Amino acid sequence: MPELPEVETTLQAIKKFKNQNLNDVKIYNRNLRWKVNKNLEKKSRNKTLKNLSRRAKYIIFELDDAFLILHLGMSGSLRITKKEDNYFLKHDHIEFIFDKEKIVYNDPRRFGSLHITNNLETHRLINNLGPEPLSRNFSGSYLYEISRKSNTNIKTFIMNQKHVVGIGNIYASETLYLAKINPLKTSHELTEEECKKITHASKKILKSAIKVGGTTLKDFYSADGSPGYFKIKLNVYGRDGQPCRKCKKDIKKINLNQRATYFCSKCQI
DNA sequence: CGAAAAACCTGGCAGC
DNA sequence: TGCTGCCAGGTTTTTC
Repeated sequence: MPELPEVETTLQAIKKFKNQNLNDVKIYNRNLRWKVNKNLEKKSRNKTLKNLSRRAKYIIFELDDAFLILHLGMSGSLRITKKEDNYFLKHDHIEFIFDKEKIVYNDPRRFGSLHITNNLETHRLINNLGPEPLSRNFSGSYLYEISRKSNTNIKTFIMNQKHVVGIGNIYASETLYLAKINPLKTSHELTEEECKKITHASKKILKSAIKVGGTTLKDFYSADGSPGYFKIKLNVYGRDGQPCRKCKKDIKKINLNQRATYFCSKCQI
């Protein structure tokens, strides 16, 4: 479920564990997107959590001599409970146990993943990722340059994590609405000016979503246990048949790359 | 080769 | 109520 803002919100909620001792990792179901390495517990047990960060939609735990790479997949979430709490919710798979509290990883669909590595930069999940959308590297000229030779539609293009990370299905539609670009337009058709609009729009939306704590959807809980009633105002996603907020024309829903795509056919050229 | 489709899973909901 | 089919925030793997 989580796109970049949701992952970022989750990260902020668990930042308080920085510099604490990771007493133990307990894994109750190793069958996630990939089978969790059988030595992971042994290698991460009783280490200092030196830092917590995010790269793309991955949450990175920096330990004394290794990195844990956690992805929440489509339906994963983290919650914080007291160390002595011994209840389980359905689909609780992993516990990261600290001195007084623990972080519990819950994921109904098990599309998420957990890896351990000594070298983060060269890890296969990390080494092919595009720039962070909120960094200066994700500029109009960059997008223009990489989009020249591609024949795919721009919506699919910006969801490709090799091109830019963190933009998922919701924010892809929302970004293109704000940029006034039709999602069906092929990427090489875009002018540099349009590329600039897209990068600006994506940054604007991601920032405001982070500000309010991520879009609230079915399975996402903020990790500090707050209910998550915050929500950014979505302009197109899930609004098919409803009037465009600008021109009142009905929002359309189509399928691109097997994903629901929403747009206003009048505002988005 | 790049692009499209299938695959990995479970749960919720609409429709019958 | 209960069954069936479809849909869901992601990303890799397989097929065309």
